[in-house]
Amino acid sequence: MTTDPSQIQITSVPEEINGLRMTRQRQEVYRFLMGERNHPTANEVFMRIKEALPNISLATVYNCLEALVQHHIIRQVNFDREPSRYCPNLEEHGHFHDETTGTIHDVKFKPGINLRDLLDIPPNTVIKDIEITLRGQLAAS
Amino acid sequence: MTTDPSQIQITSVPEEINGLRMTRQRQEVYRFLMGERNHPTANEVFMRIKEALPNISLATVYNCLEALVQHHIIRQVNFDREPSRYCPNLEEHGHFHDETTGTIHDVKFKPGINLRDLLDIPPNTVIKDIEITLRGQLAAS
DNA sequence: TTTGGAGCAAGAACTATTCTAAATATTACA
DNA sequence: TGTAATATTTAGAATAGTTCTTGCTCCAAA
Repeated sequence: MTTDPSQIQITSVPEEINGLRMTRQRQEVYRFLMGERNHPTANEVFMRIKEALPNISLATVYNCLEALVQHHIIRQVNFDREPSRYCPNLEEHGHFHDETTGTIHDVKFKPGINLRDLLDIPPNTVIKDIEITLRGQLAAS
Repeated sequence: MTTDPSQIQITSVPEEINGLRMTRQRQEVYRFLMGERNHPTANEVFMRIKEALPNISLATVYNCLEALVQHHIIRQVNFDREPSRYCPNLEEHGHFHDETTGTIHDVKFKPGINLRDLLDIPPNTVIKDIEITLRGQLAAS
């Protein structure tokens, strides 16, 4: 990457998050995801980021997303075999996939609910991740 | 497909389930899944079924699995971007993916639990499917 | 300034799955 | 029963999201 003066960092993203060095590319990916709450795909991130970093490659977007996921900065969300989507909401929550619009919405648990208590899991089992996905149609408002 | 006398149907699978005509191939796929509780992938089904139907093709296995899923005879289970797995258990349940062995286990809900009641979903929303997947390590017994 | 490692870009490769076209099997019905 | 219409199967090609490879660039430490 050649240094382009027009691409000096402007907004304040920390140099490092959870031990991950925030390079220019990772910053852009992260910043875009934080603004966008639509659970974009890697390709959608790529298209959008290109406006700021015209030379970025799709592979780099995948690399950035993977790095961010592995450092628990964002979450990867999968619906069936559709392209992975990415989500900056780290709270434990589920995802509702609206079949009519194709949009994805976060689903919170009702207060005081701990999913682990409701499942019949053998004792001492280590649960590293729980994923809840719903599919259906949002009511017309 | 030529009729092979050695392959006359022996076990009792109905001619039709949920309106789906049970062809020889579908029978084999279904029968294998019912016996196997290990959530096999399409390819695993294919390899195993070939013993009984040497001429079956992978595409047919996919066709059969899709038909069975669409007629609510089996369920398709996805873990992240791994190959889809198939499950003959139609009860509402989740899946636990044991990272150490790679095996998948059904997870029941504790009695009286209705997932829908625990999630913060807008009223009148039609939920067609709920999927719960856990990832972690089973306790050493 | 040199060196080593991390990160990036471009495109090739991979792989689960779907599609296509032709062959075969089954059903409907004259 | 015979024949047309429909459904299913097969084999292989195609697709698409993702990962891998290679060479280059950047940055930090010595």
